[in-house]
Amino acid sequence: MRTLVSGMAPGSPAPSERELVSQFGVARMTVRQAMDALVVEGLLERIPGKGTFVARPRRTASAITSYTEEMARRGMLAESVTLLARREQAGPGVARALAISEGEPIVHWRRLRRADGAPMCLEDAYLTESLLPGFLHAQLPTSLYDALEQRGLRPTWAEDSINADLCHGDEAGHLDIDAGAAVLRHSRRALSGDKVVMVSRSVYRADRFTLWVQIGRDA
Amino acid sequence: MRTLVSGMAPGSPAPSERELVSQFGVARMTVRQAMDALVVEGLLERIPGKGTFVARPRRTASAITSYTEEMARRGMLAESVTLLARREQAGPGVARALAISEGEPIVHWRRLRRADGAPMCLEDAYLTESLLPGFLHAQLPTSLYDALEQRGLRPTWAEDSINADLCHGDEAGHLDIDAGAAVLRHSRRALSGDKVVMVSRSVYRADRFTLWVQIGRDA
DNA sequence: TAGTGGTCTAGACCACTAT
DNA sequence: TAGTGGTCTAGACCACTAG
Repeated sequence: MRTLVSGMAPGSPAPSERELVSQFGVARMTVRQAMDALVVEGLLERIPGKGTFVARPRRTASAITSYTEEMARRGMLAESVTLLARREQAGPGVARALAISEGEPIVHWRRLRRADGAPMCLEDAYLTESLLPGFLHAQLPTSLYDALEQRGLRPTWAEDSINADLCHGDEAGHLDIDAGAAVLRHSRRALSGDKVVMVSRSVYRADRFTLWVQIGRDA
Repeated sequence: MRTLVSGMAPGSPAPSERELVSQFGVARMTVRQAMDALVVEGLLERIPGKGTFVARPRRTASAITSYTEEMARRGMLAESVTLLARREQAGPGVARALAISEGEPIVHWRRLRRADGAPMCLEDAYLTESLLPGFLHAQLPTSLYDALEQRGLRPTWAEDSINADLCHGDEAGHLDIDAGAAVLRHSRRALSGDKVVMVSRSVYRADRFTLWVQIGRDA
């Protein structure tokens, strides 16, 4: 069904409901229900009396994006250096956030994120190991979100918390700023459906990074 | 239809579809469509094989909220002191954000926001005066969003930007923190439909405030 | 086993748009 | 006037839940 829409240009007309009825030999209500799903997803747009059309993509601001995607949107080149990638046992905080038991095996992945060559952010990601068998033994992926997607665990939504702080001494060197400079601390709990897929804590250089959020409108 | 749900406790069962069919003498598809709307709105929840139930209110994180509402959600008492409320001419930055011409009259409203008695945030709100005739001559409202709502200008969505900074000297006294302490700077462009209704810049004490955002899921 | 929601059929009439 | 989506009817079978 969605293949009918996949490659079409925004604004171009979709087949009419009655057309699909005769084409597939199903009832019109059935066609409507199938199309309803695409309308809700924002792929189709119905105009009474005129027809059904491929919708213009809605604003993508509040969609969940990876660091790489986010920097691409800013026209910056994203790079990452892995500082640490190992198996650990979940401490109390991470265990609670991941909705697992304390002491269960997790993957801890720390990366320095660069943008246009200069440090932007220091990120610690924590993942439930049992969801990602063999993750550390294979080559580490370029994009964590892509790797999750390949396992059917693409985050569909996230709970983020953001606050301001002063840069700690142990972070300053990595970020190439002075201790005491302003930083933005960003925590994310990323979920795929009901499953907590990843928890992360990031420290962004405030002089290079402003977070943009769109609120109260579809993604 | 929605009166069937209005006063009911979350989790309590709604009448079954077939029950409503015989009660109202309509077809089941009709009942389903009416209920579908409520399900999409998040008022009802269907559980196959069990029934339809009044949904627990979904997380409201990505709905646009006022300061007062936000603090209430944190269980804190919100208060505001007006530091400045006057007519000004739009400077270049505010004019662009409000989508008006430079020099057009605006309302500038500066408030110190308190929570549980202590300073939390310093907010400068800018509004297009022509949208709010007589705003400054009447008594200033307790809630800006309520005042906008009464004029049919309740913000339905907003573009926010958030970054970290160090507290400036002129802000420190109001916020009762030291200059150089970490603060969260929050800018908002609030829209009602296509109309820009308000632009604001806020400075939050980082030691008292963490922003929570939910991304990629309905409000 | 009875009741529930999920899905589907094969029609129907309406308001609206375009020609 | 023909075609579109919006809504509705009066059934039907299915998978699932619960007693």
